[in-house]
Order: sequence, then C-alpha cells, then structure tokens
Amino acid sequence: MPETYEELKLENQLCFPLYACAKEVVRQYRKPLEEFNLTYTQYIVMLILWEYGDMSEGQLGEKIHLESGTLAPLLKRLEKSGYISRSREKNNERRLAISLTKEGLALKEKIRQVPEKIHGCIPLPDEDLILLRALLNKVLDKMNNKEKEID
Amino acid sequence: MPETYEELKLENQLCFPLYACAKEVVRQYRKPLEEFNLTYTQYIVMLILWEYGDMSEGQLGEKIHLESGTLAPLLKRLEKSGYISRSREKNNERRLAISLTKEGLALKEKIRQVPEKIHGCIPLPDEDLILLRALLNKVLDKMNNKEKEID
DNA sequence: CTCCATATTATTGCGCACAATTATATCGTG
DNA sequence: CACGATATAATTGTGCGCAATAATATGGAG
Repeated sequence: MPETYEELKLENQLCFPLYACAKEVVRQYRKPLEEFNLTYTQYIVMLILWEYGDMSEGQLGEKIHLESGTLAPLLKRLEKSGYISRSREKNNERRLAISLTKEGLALKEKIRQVPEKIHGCIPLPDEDLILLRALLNKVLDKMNNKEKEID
Repeated sequence: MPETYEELKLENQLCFPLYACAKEVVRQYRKPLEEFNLTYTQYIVMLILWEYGDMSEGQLGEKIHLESGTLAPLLKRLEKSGYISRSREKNNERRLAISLTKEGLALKEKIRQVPEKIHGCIPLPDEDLILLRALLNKVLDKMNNKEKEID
C-alpha cells in the first residue's frame, strides 16, 4: 500500500490557505494605506481606537492580540505620525494611556473609502465573504474563551 | 442622523479576523515545530518540497507567495539546519536549485503528528473547518488567476 | 514603613515580510 | 562576437511578531 501522506498535503490543511490569504489581503491594503502613512497593523490599531475609544496599551494588546514587544515601538511610530498620544495614567503610572489626537480622529473620516476599495479586490461573492468572516470570527471567539478557561 | 461608520467596525470587516486568526494559528504551530528546529514559514516550505519535489527558489517563491528578499535568507537557514541543500542549476546558473537532503526527507515521517495536534487546537467542528478551508482556497485561486490575467 | 510579589511597559535578539536596489547569468539582435 | 535587455537571486533598510529579559510602579503582608 503506497504511503500518500495525505495529512501533509497543502490542500488538506487549514494552515497554508490561512497563511497565504492573510498575506494577500495585507498586501492589498498596502497601497491604499500608503497615502495615510499607515501600515496594516497600525490601521487595525486605529480601527480599534475609533470603535472602542482611548485605552491603555495593555487593553489594546488584548484586542489586537499583540504583546508589548510589538506594540510599544508601533505606538511610538503612530505617535510620531501624529495620530495618537502616549502618556502615563495619573492613577497608575505603570499604564500607558493611548489617546487619539485631533488628527487621529479626523483620519476616520478620510479613510472610510479604504474598506470599500479592498472589498472590491477580494474576488468572492458577498455571501461567501459573510460566511468566511463568520467562520473566522467563530474561531477567534472560541480561542479567546479557551485562553480564559486556562486562567 | 448619527454617523455610525459601520464600514470601519472590526466585526464588519474581513481584514481583522483574517489577520488575527492567521496569527493565532501560527502561534499554535510554534511549540510543536520547536523540536524540529523549524519556524512556521520554514515548515510550509518543507510541505511544498515534500509534495512537489525539488525546485528552484523562484518556483518555490511562487507557490508560497514570497519574494527572494524573504526566501533567500530563509533557505540559508534551512540549509544550515540540514534539511535542504542549495546549489546552482547546471543548465542555468542564475537559478538556485533547492533539494531535500536525506534528513529533510526523513523529517516528513517524523513530523506527521503535527497537523493532527494542531487540528485538535482549532475549536471548530470538522464541517466548518472544511468549509473555511474551501473558502480560503477559493480566494487564493481567484487571486492567483487575477494576477495572471494582468500579465 | 519595609520588603517582596505582581502588574505593566520597554528593550533586545531573532526571524519573517516586502520594496528597492544591486549583482550576475542568460538571451536575443545586430 | 558584442552589447543591451531580461531573468534570477542576493542584499539592504524598515517594520511586524514574539520570547526572554529588564525596568519601573503598585499593592499587600508583616
């Protein structure tokens, strides 16, 4: 009986399409974000701040699934770009308060066209996109809950 | 009429769950791959070589969606680990031939348990996983074809 | 109040990712 | 053959991502 190693084939794994797809989508965002001087990850940070308001670095890290090793320098760059300000919280000087600047808030209006542009680049009917999004959100939800159970 | 910026909410976008999910999955792979001295991307390279056989750096790059800027140093590290060898093709010295070593081939047998382990970490019923995989592969397929149309 | 444990962020080191550039080999045309 | 165009890979510079560690602030027990 020949050995086919089915479980190692790319087509039969989730890891590769997820990896490749994520990279492709990030690539699509590069150009439209360029004019705003934002990287993809910085853009996600801005989305979070717009939606949930100012918060500490740690809270931000939880939402975006990033540690301070990545977030700390990234936030410094966002501050340099003028979109956020970094300051210690008065009540607890360990915490770093991340606040939107006036420019950061104003960006929200200017950048609205971007998701629309990207949407046009992803070659799948809307119903498939909705399904895909739902499945991915489901995985994230369950993974988040799993982590909390361990605590 | 209040402005809700629906199109900028995380839940309504594909980009964020895709980004976060991909990161989480890569994270799951880190530990099981550690004992083989492989990173996630190196693991994908090995999967490609096992499935399709030896090829040039450029061909590999097409399959994994990576440029030489990433691939060149990564392949040097894989060579250092003993899993592949790098040599110029006789017929065309511009091309870098990537071949599996004996250790690289042997690894295939040892590593078979890994996908199984990961599968257990992704908290979704099998039918959802199959659907998710199919949707992601569909996006990749269409994006690949789109690129080719441009040429 | 002191001291130790904990919380929070920053730093360092390594590897991935990519754009831009450089280096080298090959190919085609005169 | 010579020379410019193209193909292929390597290098450089910047930023993301993470583990490990360091630095600083807070809180609690005695």
